[in-house]
Amino acid sequence: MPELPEVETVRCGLAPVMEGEKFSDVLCRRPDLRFPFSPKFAERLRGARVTALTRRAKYLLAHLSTGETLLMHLGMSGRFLIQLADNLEARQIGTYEQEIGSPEKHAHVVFTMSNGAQVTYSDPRRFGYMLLLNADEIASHRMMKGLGIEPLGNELTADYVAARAFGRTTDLKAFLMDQRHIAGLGNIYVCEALFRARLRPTRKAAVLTKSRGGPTAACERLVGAIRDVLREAIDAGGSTLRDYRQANGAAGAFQSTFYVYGREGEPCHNTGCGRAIRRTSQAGRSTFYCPSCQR
DNA sequence: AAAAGCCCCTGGACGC
DNA sequence: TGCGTCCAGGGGCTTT
Repeated sequence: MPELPEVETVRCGLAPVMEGEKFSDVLCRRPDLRFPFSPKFAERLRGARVTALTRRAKYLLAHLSTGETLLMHLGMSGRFLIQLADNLEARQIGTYEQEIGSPEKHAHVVFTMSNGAQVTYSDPRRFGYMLLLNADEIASHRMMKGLGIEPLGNELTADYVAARAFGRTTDLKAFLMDQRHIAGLGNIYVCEALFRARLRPTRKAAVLTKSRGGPTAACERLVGAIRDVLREAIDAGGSTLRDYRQANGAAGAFQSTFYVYGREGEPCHNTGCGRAIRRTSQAGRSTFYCPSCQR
């Protein structure tokens, strides 16, 4: 799954072929993904024009001329494949390796746009989903309400994070993974941000807050680290894991700059350190950190 | 209310 | 080659 930088990369890839275009055909090759498709999903999409393709946290939203909005989540293994009308160029947008030998097996949804482009959604694990909602349903929808701030907007401040962390008993890893506080971080970028902020993931979220509730120096470092790592990742086109065959520019490049994620046993990159990166488990997810640089 | 588990699903890597 | 086990970028739902 794609975390915020990957979803933003997907949005940038899809926007040129979808914005301003109509759905001329919609094919669902199974009745559900994580959830059943909305009733008459394909029928309601057909003929609708995409007025804008936006992102909220890890969600993609296609705003439609009909007043409805197509809400899409990529789950862990969702990706989009674009085939342009002239069929000369196929670009893979997303994060998961194409199934060797059976590329169609997990192609669950196919959009044909009025410009002739075909947009295929595949998702082997089917943790992703697509829902068609009215404008008033969006804000109150259980997936969207309660979602925290966008980490790349002006709302992400040390004051905000300190206030959110105040009185919490969870550790930093769980606090940052919780989408109700900051929306869009996932396992990779939480690990990377905590490394950059020199904070051990098992520390309590309370280290971000002074006794009066204000932000600590650690909190200031963390906020800067979150902004930096997300911005750098988006600039690099996101991270692509388990797919080293694509060299056409669609695959992300940020994974080569990981300091800790997936680097268990490898030396810390900080100059003068070189300690082996450690892996541990928190809430059933892997956590990577440098035992020397992160305290 | 907050925090911690459990579960959804498929496939790849690894050990025997 | 064929198991069995563990792991994977998320998050909704249920239980404590």
